Amino acid sequence: MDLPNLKDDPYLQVLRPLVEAYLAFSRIDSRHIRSLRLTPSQFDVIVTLGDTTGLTCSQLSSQTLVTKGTLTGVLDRLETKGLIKRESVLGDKRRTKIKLTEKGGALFRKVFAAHIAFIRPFFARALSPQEVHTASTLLLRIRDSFQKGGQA
Amino acid sequence: MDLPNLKDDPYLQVLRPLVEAYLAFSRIDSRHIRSLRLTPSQFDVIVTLGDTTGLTCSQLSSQTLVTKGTLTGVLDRLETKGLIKRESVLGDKRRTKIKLTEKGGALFRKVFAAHIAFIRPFFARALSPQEVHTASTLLLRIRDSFQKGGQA
DNA sequence: TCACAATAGTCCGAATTAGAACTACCGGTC
DNA sequence: GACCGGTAGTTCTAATTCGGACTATTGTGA
Repeated sequence: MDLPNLKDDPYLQVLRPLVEAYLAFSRIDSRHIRSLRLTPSQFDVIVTLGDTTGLTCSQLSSQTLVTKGTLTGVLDRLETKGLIKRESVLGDKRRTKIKLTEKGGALFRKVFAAHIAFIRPFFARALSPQEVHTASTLLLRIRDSFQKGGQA
Repeated sequence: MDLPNLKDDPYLQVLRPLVEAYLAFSRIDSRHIRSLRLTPSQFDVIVTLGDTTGLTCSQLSSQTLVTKGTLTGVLDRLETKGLIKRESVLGDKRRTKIKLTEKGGALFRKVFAAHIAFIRPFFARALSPQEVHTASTLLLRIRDSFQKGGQA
């Protein structure tokens, strides 16, 4: 990604704060996740599987930030760590059901709450509840604009 | 990164929009950059070098999203493409000055404006000028909160 | 019943990523 | 002048990334 030095265009002046806010968050977020002995993608998969009875690869890919091509390797490593298991799906040999193991479920319960508790104060001291609402509204509009662009 | 399903906590409810807005932008941004035959990190380095007389690796690393460890390889590949050159620094054998070549300068002038023109409309249709100001202010507050946390 | 389109998941190659360890070099202090 | 701490850039490892190609399987329509 780029961080061009934009001075004149008011619209583009939201670009740098968006990227900088996200990266500042991501840096802290990723560092904490790594301290839990997981990579961000592994964490993403585990918290997405938590509280479900299992998801297929397609569902996982669409509900996480891990694309199809990358997911196989992430699941391989989680399986090697004994945190997930792959189960065949009755009636459809194409599909695989991915589930957390006992060990994976225990890890999910342990790390999820810890991570939320870790992240929450950063937002709490940055914005008032009213500002949270305003920021969310504007960010969703930006998201929607780019998502429409993707379909174009 | 993670996208936990957070329902109760108003502060955390800005997390998902932030991540989703950034990723939606990044997806479009990266795709356009790739269509220019560059990777996002290569683009980042080229636009950072554009309009300078050269930067050291340390300066480049701090002004782009490419960390020190990764930068060497990115510069290697840009050098192989003939877009940058490494020059020694008089009086300090530790430092290297990275400069765009003629070819690199021509590419910079060509792709930078094209990319800005490509990205601008997405933001323009999402926010009014007043909303740009509001969004920027709130995003910078989020950034600052996480950056302080990093120093802690 | 068959052919074809679509889906699911894997594999692949090139590039990137983070962070630590490493070598070479410079600056400050004694 | 010697020594030590700090800086600059490189190397290394394991993991990830993207997007397309691939194989196997299922669904649809004629």
